[in-house]
Amino acid sequence: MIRVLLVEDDRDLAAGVLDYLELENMVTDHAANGIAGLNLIRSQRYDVIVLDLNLPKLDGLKVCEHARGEGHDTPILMLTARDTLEDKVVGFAQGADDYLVKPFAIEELVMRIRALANRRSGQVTRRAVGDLELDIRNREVTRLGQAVRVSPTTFRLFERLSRACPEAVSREDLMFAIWGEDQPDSNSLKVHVHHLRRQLAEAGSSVKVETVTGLGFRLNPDGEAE
Amino acid sequence: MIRVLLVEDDRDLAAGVLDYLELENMVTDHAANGIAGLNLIRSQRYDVIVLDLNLPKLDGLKVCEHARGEGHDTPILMLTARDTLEDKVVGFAQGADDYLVKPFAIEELVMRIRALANRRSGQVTRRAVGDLELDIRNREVTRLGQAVRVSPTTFRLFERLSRACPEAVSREDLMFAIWGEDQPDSNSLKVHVHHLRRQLAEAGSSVKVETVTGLGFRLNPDGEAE
DNA sequence: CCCGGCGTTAAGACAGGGTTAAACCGCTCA
DNA sequence: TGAGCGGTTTAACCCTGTCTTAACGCCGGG
Repeated sequence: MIRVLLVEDDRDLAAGVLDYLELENMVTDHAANGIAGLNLIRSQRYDVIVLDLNLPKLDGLKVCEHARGEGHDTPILMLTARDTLEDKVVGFAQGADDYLVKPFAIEELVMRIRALANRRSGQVTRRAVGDLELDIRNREVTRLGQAVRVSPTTFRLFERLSRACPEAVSREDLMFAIWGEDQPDSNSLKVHVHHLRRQLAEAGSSVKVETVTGLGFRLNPDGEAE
Repeated sequence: MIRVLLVEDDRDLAAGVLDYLELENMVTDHAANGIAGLNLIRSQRYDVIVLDLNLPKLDGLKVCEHARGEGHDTPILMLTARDTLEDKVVGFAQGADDYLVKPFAIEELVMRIRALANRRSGQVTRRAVGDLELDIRNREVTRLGQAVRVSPTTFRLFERLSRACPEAVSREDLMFAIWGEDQPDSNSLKVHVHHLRRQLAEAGSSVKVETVTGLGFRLNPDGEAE
C-alpha cells in the first residue's frame, strides 16, 4: 500500500488526482496550501509527496526546503506549470526527486509515484512475487512459509528480477546488479539463471524465469503463457 | 544503469566528464566530432545523448536534426558556450530535450542526465499500430492480448516501421535501424520483410506492410487500399 | 524480349541460450 | 593441516531458432 500526500491548491485538479490514486489502491491525503502540507508532512508518514510549485501561503520550493531541513527524506515529486530549466534546477537543488510539468497524463503521475515509492522501498525488506516472498534484509526466499534455499548470488539475481517484475531486465543490468564493477568474463550468468530456475521449480513455485531473446530475462509470477 | 553518449571536441573537458559519469555508474561512449557521434547514435543504443553545439565536421544542431530525422528519439542534452535565446529556440526546435550552458557544474550535468533518463524510463514503452500493440521494453508484439511471435531482427524492423507509421521508411533507414554500421550485403532485408508479413498475416492482424517502389516500405494499420 | 525491382523459398552457417561437469576458492572443523 | 563442503567460475558441449545467402519466379516498362 502506498501512502501519498498531495499538496495542490487547484481543487478540481486535486479531486481528480485523488480519485484516480484511490482507484489505484493508494491511500491519499490532501492539503490545499503550503502550510497545511508542511504540517501533514510533520505529523504523518508518507511514501511519496506530490507537491505543486505554486501554492498559497508557502510555495512548493519552500515546503520542500523545510521538509528536507527537518530531516524528512520522503521522495518528493514536484508539479509545476512552469517549464523553465531554472525552476527544475532549483527544484532538484531543494531536494525534489522528480518533476512533472502540467498538464500531465494522470497515468504518468501514477507511474512516477510508483517508481518513487519503489525506489524508497529498497529500505522495505519484504517483497512478494507470485507465490513467493523475499526478505531482502535476511536474504531469504519463502513459499507458503517454507524456506526456499538460494545461494547469495542466486538471491541477488532473483532480487533484481523481482524488482523489475514483470518487466524484463537486460543481461548487462543483471550482471551489474550481481557483480557490480568487475564481472566474471564467462557464462556465469547463464549458470546462475539455470540454478535459479531449478531452485524455483524444486520449491514448486509458480514463478518462472522467462528469457527475452537478445535482451535478458523476466519474471513471470504465475507461470502462465504470455 | 544509464548509457550516455558524449559528443564533445574538447578532449580535456570530455575526459573529465567521462571520468565523473563513470564514477556515477554510467556507461559512456565518446565521439570528438559530429560525424563520429552520428555514427555511434546510429549503431548503439543510449539513454541520453550529450551533444556539444560547436563540433568539427558536423555541428550539434545538424547531428540532432539528422538523428531525429532518422527516427532516434533518445533524449538529447545540448551543451553550448553560447547563451542567446535564439540558440535555445533553434536547439529545442531541432529536437533537443534540455540545455546546459558552459561553463557548468558537473553535478548539474549529472542531475540533468538522470532526469532525462528517468523521464524516458517513466515514459510509456508501448505503442499501438492498428490492432497490434508493441512493447518496446520487453520486445514483444501482442494482438488482442495474444503474443505474436517475432524474432529480434523482425522486431527491430517492425519497431522502426511503426515509429514512422503511416509514413514510409527508406531501405537505408531500415537497414540502419536494424543493423547499424555493418550491414549484410545481400537481400536480407527482403527476407525479413517477408518474414514480418507472414507473421502478421498468421496472427490475423489487419496491419499490412506495403511496398513503396523505389523507396522502401510503409505500415498500413488497417490494410485498406490507399 | 530483356532487364530491374521485388517476392519467395530453401539450405547452410551461425549465435544465443541451456546444460553439465569439473576445477576452483574460501571456510570450517576434526 | 588437510579433508570436506557449499558456493562460484570456467569450459565444453548440444540444441534450437534465427540470419544470411543464393537461386529462382513474377511482373511491368523500356
